[in-house]
Amino acid sequence: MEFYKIHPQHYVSVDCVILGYQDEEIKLLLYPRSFEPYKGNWSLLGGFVEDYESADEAAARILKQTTGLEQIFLEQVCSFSDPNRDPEARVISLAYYALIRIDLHDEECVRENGAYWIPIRKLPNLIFDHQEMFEKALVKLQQKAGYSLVGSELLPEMFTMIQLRKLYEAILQRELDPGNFRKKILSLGVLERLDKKDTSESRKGAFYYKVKSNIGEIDIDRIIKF
Amino acid sequence: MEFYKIHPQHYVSVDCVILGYQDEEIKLLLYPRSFEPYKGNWSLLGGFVEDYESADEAAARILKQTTGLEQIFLEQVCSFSDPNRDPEARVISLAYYALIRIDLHDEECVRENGAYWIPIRKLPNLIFDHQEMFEKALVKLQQKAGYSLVGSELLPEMFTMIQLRKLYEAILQRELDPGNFRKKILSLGVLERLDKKDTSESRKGAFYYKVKSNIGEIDIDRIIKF
DNA sequence: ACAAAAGTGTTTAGATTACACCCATGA
DNA sequence: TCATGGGTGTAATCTAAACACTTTTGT
Repeated sequence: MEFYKIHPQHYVSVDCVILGYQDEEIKLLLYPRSFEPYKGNWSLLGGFVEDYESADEAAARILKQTTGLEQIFLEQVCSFSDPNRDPEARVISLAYYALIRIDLHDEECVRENGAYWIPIRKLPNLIFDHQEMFEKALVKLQQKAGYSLVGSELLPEMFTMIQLRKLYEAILQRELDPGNFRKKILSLGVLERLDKKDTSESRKGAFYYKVKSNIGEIDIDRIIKF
Repeated sequence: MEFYKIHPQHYVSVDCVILGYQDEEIKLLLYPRSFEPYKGNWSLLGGFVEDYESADEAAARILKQTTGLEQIFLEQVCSFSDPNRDPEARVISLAYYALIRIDLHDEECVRENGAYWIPIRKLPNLIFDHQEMFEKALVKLQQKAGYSLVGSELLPEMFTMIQLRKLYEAILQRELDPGNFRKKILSLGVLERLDKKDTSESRKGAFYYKVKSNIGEIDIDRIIKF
């Protein structure tokens, strides 16, 4: 213990890049910071790591508090530890990113926190290094989408191939060939076509798919070259 | 400041997975821990993050102290924050991994720290979660090797195609086809063939190559499928 | 000349891309 | 029947993988 005591301790926080998909856009949950410094400026949802919890648990707690959701995809982005990143105090922050289904989240929670879903194409300035946290998280999401099907995290249980493609286009920020996308995804064998059709977009209607339930962690080589 | 004060502070440490390449093997720098708890058990090289430095700077400082090297490839792996990971105190650790040229490192430094280069195929038990840190770092190295040429970080300035392939085989832990590897690497256009040959391994001799100096961060799609 | 390592070429299989075309259906 | 998205097929191109073959050179 002697050896430890000569070293300083630091506040450790967790900041969550909470991403959802709505209206063919990826959106980020932000709120106007409620305390100084930079009170009122846009901020990621965050909080401090307490004594009794790991950072992963802290991130899950914050996600629960702000969206009402549990057991959500949540992964570390990286740490941010510039001694001057927060002018008020030395705070080392661990960035996380979460993928949530906006259709499932608790709007009440979000309203209480004064938070808003903001399309990532029109982000305002963020406090501290939160912009960089978002950018790094987006790259992680793009990589994840390239190697696994992010459909189930961001879309409802049932979705059409077109909806899935639009999601991928929003994530990768480029257009994908409809025919090739369909073939590639179906060749993975992880989707099950349902009998139902979505007739809201066309006369013919588009079949709904869902992720096969017996699929654990499938071993996908690469879905999309990016 | 009021808002901050109600939260706890924690020790924050940095643990470095320092990797090098020697005798056709990837080796990890380890030392027998010099203080309690677990004094004498094998540990990564680490230290505490001080008030005046970022975690990146702390990692670079530790790397300098233990290998004598500066301006080395050094990247975050992820954070480890289980409240009980260190039985002595609550310590949140940020794992880093570094790639160094064993031929350049300061053996004096290493000896002073009682550290040893240990082939990753024969690692002993490590303290705390250091085994997991190593495993995550190795995956990161494998990914990095798949998308960029790790030759210059781990090999001397000049190397033969065979040496580069052996390095990749050690990293990916599988054999690669000599002909295909050569063609793939050369097609990237980042290597320059020198006039010199390495004649120690054969009559014919193998040309030395070096990384072209005018190459910044080249945009490589994927070198090796893995 | 030949052994042994270095380096090149060839063939095949599979993936990616671009894009043309067919299908189903309600108005 | 026709306009409109939904869905399928195909040819051209590129890449990966396996492996046979040629080159070089000291002995």
